[in-house]
Amino acid sequence: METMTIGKIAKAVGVGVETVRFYERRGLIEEPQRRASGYREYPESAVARLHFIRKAKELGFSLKEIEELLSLRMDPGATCAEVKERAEQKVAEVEAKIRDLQRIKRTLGKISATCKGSGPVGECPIIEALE
Amino acid sequence: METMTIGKIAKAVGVGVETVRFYERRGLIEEPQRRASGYREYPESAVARLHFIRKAKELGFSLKEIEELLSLRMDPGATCAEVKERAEQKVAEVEAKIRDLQRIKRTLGKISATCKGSGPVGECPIIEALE
DNA sequence: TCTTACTCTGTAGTATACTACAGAGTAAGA
DNA sequence: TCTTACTCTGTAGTATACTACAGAGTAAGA
Repeated sequence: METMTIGKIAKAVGVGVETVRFYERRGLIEEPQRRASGYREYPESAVARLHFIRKAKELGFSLKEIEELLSLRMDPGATCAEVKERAEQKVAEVEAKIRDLQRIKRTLGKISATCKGSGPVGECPIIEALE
Repeated sequence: METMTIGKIAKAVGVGVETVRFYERRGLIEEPQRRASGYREYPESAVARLHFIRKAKELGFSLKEIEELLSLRMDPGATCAEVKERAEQKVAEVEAKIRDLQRIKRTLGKISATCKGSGPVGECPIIEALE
């Protein structure tokens, strides 16, 4: 059984030491065993847990949502369907965000195109469009 | 010269009274005249200013960026080209965000599709993909 | 043994954009 | 005149996800 200090595990996962402690406080990772000195001792499995959190974050899940995913994962009564539902819901959220941004892009692009890019700011059609 | 109290202008623009004061503290709107009682008295032009801020926010500009746009607008030496540059830069940022989200959507969609949606969570391919 | 890097707790700060509240005074219509 | 809605300042809180720091003790290699 290899165990790791907080610095080792943080490095292995690519996060800061403070972030690991922060996740512990948030309840995203379990409190590890301690040495007599009070130093945290992480088992290998903690690396997977932290990777899980990071991956899920990359995919747009908030820490709160990750907490829920983790408790689903731990719940023996939970089903695959519940997890799939979360994933699909998140896909829908991401799609909605994309649509929002595309609308913004179109509007801003149009406004920007009305400006020929010369002359004083007093006559700038972009500024005018914002008023 | 019609003047308005803070409540009137907030309502006209569709923001909270606190938000107007907040924008004033942030320097986004000028400090208005005061009555003898200390009440703020806004000229009509302040409505346009607040609309400008709201519109720009809708288009994805941060308050800091709006501050810059506003000072460009006020600067007699500023040119249309400078404003256009900000707008185009913002379009580029929005595009980058869209690409990010599309990547997330693809990945998450693929992961989600591997799960047939039945069975216990212990064998869920979504959970496995996150580890 | 000594030095350096590491770890501990607890608290506070960062960024963004507000939002809420206490305790006070003011405006305006009935 | 009275009542109600409004406004004032100053300060603190919200949400998210960390990040930093002080002041102390500990681990491990030279």
